[in-house]
Amino acid sequence: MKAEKISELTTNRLSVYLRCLNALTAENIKTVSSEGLANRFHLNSAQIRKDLAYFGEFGVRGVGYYVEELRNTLTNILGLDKEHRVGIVGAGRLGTALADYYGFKRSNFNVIALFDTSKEKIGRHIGNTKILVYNFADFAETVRQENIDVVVIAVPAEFAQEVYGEVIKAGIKAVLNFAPSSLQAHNNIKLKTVDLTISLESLSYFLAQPQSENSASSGNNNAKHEQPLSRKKQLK
Amino acid sequence: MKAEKISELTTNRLSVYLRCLNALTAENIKTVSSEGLANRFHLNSAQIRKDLAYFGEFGVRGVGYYVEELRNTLTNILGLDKEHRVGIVGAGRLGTALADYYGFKRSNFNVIALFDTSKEKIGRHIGNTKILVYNFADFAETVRQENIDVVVIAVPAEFAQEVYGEVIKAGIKAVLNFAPSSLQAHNNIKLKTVDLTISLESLSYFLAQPQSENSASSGNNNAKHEQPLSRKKQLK
DNA sequence: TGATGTGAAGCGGTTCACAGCC
DNA sequence: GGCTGTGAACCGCTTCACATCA
Repeated sequence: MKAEKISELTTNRLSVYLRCLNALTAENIKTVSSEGLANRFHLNSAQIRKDLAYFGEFGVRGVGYYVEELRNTLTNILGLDKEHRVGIVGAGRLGTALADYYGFKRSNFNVIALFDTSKEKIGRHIGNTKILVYNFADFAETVRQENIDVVVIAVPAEFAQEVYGEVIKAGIKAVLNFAPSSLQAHNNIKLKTVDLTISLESLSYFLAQPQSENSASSGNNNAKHEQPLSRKKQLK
Repeated sequence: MKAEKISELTTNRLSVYLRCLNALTAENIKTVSSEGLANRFHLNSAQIRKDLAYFGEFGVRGVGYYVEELRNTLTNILGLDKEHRVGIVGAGRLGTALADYYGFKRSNFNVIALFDTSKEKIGRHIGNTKILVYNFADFAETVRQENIDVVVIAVPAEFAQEVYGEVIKAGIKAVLNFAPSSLQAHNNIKLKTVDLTISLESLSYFLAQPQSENSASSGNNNAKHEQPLSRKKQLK
């Protein structure tokens, strides 16, 4: 009844749960408890229950969750039951690689178009999947014609802000950005940035530390580095 | 003096600060206050000061920070002063795109080798940068010969765990994983996963919500979705 | 005076532990 | 008996506010 904010941490975990449920479905397992899910996939059972509880009461006390049913429910919550139509700006190597990336199709995202400004690329069909490269100058028009609702930015950092502006103007509401550049956020627009530079430099930081125990991390969160000796005394 | 754990959130921000400082250097700006940095790049000044303070006292009260000096300091802290030698497992489109990705070089990461199991690819030089594709069967040996210290996993999800095992066996301490599969974490190994599926499904979730105000997000953290109406009553 | 460095407060997310229900 | 759903405790990160110092 009341308006509730769902943390993106929660929805990210829903994706993970869905992936786990797909694995269970493949094994023909019909029902699973939060404890079972947690043990099998190294999650926390209380967190699973709490995440799901934001959206409804899907479990049966004394039993657990019905795998197939929960799978459908999560698919609906995440909006993966509807097709999304993707345009990729930047037909360089990264853009091309993404156009062919199978993971898109699995989540019901279809790459419809590439966009570039290079005369040599415009009008050609690129990649294994032979996606047509449109002129970025015709971006808004193509978005409308092709019903594109998701845009991927795969251009060099210096052009990202400008491209982002055009994307917003064309009425796009969801953007996945690969340029290492913090774009000016907009209301009502979902902007998700995948910053490879930060990921790399995090690895570099780790390698630069005098090796100590602990320090594994898979997700995006809560990870800790070990910092064995404060540098204050050394550097001051 | 005391051992301190540095949050990865902090080191990620150090990367951002370094990027900002590079921009200031390019503009020939010599000194900057935390307030100045914060306003210019939409950060929080207290956070900047606190993050830096974990590593030493780099500022001058009443003045701020010397751009060039802080830039060098952060470069050192993040270990970007030393070359890292990268091997990419999986010479498919994603692996190839990454091999050519200019962002690696900017952070002093040099892609030395690609690895694959496909007979057609082994022995060929791939991509713009003509990186040699090695047989993945010779992985450990090549790692040793070429002094590889960072590995990127760019193989399909079903092979990721197996590849990860081999990577660990070869003594690699830092891994960047692009497979949408939660790998069994290891002590002493830094594993960073870039999960495009989760990013996509987060966009999908957003688009599936009846549009409301707020909801911009650039970083990986703290983002909120709007959930206008709890589904409990509807679904129960 | 002006900006740092930092204890304290605030806030949000995770985990605990148990009442409630099948 | 067993497992969910959830208030309460806990924990860690962020922000505030100010004493400190060039």
